[in-house]
Amino acid sequence: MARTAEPGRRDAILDAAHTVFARKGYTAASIADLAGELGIGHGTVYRYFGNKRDVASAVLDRALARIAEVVAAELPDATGTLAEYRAQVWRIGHRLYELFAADPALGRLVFFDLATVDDDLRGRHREALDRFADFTAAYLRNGVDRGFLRPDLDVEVTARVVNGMVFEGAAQVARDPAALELRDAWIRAVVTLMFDGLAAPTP
Amino acid sequence: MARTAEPGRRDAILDAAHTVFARKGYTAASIADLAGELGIGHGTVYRYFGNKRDVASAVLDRALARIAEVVAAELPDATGTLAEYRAQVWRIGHRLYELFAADPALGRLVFFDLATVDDDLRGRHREALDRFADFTAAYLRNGVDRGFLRPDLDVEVTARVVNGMVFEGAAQVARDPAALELRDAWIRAVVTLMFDGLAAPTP
Amino acid sequence: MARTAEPGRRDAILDAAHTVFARKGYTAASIADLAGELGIGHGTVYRYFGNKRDVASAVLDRALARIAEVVAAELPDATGTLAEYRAQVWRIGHRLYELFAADPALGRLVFFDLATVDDDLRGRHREALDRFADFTAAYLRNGVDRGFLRPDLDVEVTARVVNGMVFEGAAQVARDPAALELRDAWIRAVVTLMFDGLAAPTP
Amino acid sequence: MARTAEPGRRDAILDAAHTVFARKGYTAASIADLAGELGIGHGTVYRYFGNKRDVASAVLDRALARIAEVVAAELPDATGTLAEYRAQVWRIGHRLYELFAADPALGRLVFFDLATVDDDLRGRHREALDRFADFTAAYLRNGVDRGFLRPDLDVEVTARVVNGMVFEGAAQVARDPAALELRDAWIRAVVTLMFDGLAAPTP
DNA sequence: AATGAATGAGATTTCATTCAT
DNA sequence: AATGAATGAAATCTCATTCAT
Repeated sequence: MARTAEPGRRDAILDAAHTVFARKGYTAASIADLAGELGIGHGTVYRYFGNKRDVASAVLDRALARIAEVVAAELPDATGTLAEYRAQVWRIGHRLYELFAADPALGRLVFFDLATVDDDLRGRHREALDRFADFTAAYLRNGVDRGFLRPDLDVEVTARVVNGMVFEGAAQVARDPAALELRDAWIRAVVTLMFDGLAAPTP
Repeated sequence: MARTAEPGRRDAILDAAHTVFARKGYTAASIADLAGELGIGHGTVYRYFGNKRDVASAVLDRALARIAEVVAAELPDATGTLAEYRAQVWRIGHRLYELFAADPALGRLVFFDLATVDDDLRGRHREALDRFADFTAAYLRNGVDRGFLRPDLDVEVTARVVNGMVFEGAAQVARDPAALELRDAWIRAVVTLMFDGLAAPTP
Repeated sequence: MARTAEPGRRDAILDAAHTVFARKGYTAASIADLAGELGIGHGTVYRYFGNKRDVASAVLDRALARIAEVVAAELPDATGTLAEYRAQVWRIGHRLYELFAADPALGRLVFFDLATVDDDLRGRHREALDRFADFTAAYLRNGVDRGFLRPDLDVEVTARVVNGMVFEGAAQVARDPAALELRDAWIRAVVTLMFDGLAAPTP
Repeated sequence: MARTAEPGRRDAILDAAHTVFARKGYTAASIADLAGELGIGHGTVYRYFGNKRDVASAVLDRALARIAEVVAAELPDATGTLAEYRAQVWRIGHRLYELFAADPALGRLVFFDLATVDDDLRGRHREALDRFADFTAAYLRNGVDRGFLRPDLDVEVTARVVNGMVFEGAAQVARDPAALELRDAWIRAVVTLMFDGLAAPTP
């Protein structure tokens, strides 16, 4: 039998790539940087991935999957009232922010760097955002069906608008880790805007 | 009196850079691509810019300035009622979307590519977003002061949240030009969310 | 008693190398290709050969030996008349062509690829051709001695010239397997040239 | 105007490539070797050739053209008698040998190295040999038509056989420059074989 | 002022070779 | 004995930058 293969080697490389791509950007990061981060020979990377783009592809997939996991943790049709839905948005917002707080590189990778590597990755990125929009749309549609959201809501577009608000928080953090402090304020602002609106309450 | 030979030359280079960077991405675009787009020798670029990064820097500045122009076209304290503010948001949204529709490259440059060139550009990008947030915050604060926006609004954060919604539209278009069709629906969704909220009207 | 584990293994590797070197060329063929052809681990090759060059060396030796076998099958002094010698050349020619027909890779290896690996192999190749020339020279010298070949023949050089004709047939096949069809025509042309000459018979 | 282009730069690179490829073999020779031979930066090579293979292609073309020049210098139908043809073969043989003597690398490149770079070059090489065979065939056909060569000659195949003899001389030199001494003996042996045959003259 | 020939740093990728298992 | 994971030397190629003209 050969020298035993390091079992988590492939994942370790992806972890290192995640870090290094986020730190230097995809193009500026070299395979040697990757390998150096791990303390392995750079040729080793090529035992697990055909080329640099394939590494990026796998990193993006993992990153998107991690986000999808959070988004999909709740059921779209689990809420029957506005108050329940509001609570649900709180929970999802919290978890997402937690995710981006725990791994600030995630936002940088997903919302800036890896989405522009090539047409294929651009496509996969767009598809993922579409899927996230579909999730949000399902929540909204449930609310409209049950009567606690306004019937004239443009469900598809509003879903994207809402996601824009939410992911902008992640982008903030990606741009400036100091934005992490905004976590609670951000979620509160989003929820307030969505459910209470901007207008002053009429007495 | 102009120091450089041809005063229009520098701008022409920036125009070409804007186009080429948006088409191929900053790193993939070469100085030769840039000069080729203009039909000038690539050595000439170095008479107007110290290096490639400086070109990117100037392109980003111009792009941000173009956005700032639109945002700053309205006066934050020009509105005294909710209806007026609503109309103002409509106008600003329309003009921004018009800008990104007229030049879809703009979004790609500002929201993806040039912001990740290096720390300095990253910083300038962040500052610009901060400035835009300040603008929006000024509008919101005016509304709170005049009493037509809710007094407990977290003005700073909400400004960023609102900008997130708006700029997400631009990012959509940058990712997929087909999203241009969403223009009116997008603005309507943003305005509805801000002013009418998600909740079904109580009878 | 064999020192190596499996006595046939070494030969199997040489067979595979023969095939793969002929297919892809020495430099383009990797040790992994070689092992893959056999279905063994590529590390195993190094249990039987010190390095890639040693494999080439052994392949070349075997190939040259295979040719030598054919050339040496006849006895140089077995013929006493021109007609007998002519028949002998026919036989040798046929057998050589049969060899190159049965294994078209042989020509590619001997006449192109392996002879240029390094100075040592280049030398061994030259030596082998010298030995083949010596064989042919022995046939010619026998003919001169017995009086049925012209006495003023430059035996050494003519031997090389004759071999040139013969091996050129092999090189043809190595360059283009379709040349195999020429087999009989080729041998007839060589024999005619050698024994009948180009000139029209005088009446 | 730019720094004036070295006028013979492209040719100088081909000369250096000719030398270096012949010395180390195509694959073992690096672009850096090439550039080093000339004392220029290796990047400069890429201003004149798209890649290494293109350099090889141009070197092969030049080498084949140089041989073709010699072969085509005589007219196939210029001879009316066996004696004239014999003299012509002498002349062509001499010139070819002169060529290979003046540039021993030529044989190595044409008959060994560059012909195996890839399928395209292999094809071009084969075509060139075919063209050379066509030349020789034209000479032979002329002789047959005029009646001084035997009417039953297989013109096509004999042309290749004859070329085999001739080019084998070049290959000799390519393998071992010492073979240059054989020049006159070689030509005499070829001519004798072609026109006098091997057989002892009958009294 | 404008040019583009020249350069070499640096990136990706391949693969012969080693060696722990 | 056999394996194949790991390695890094070395090769090809790109391109930002310089600078003679």
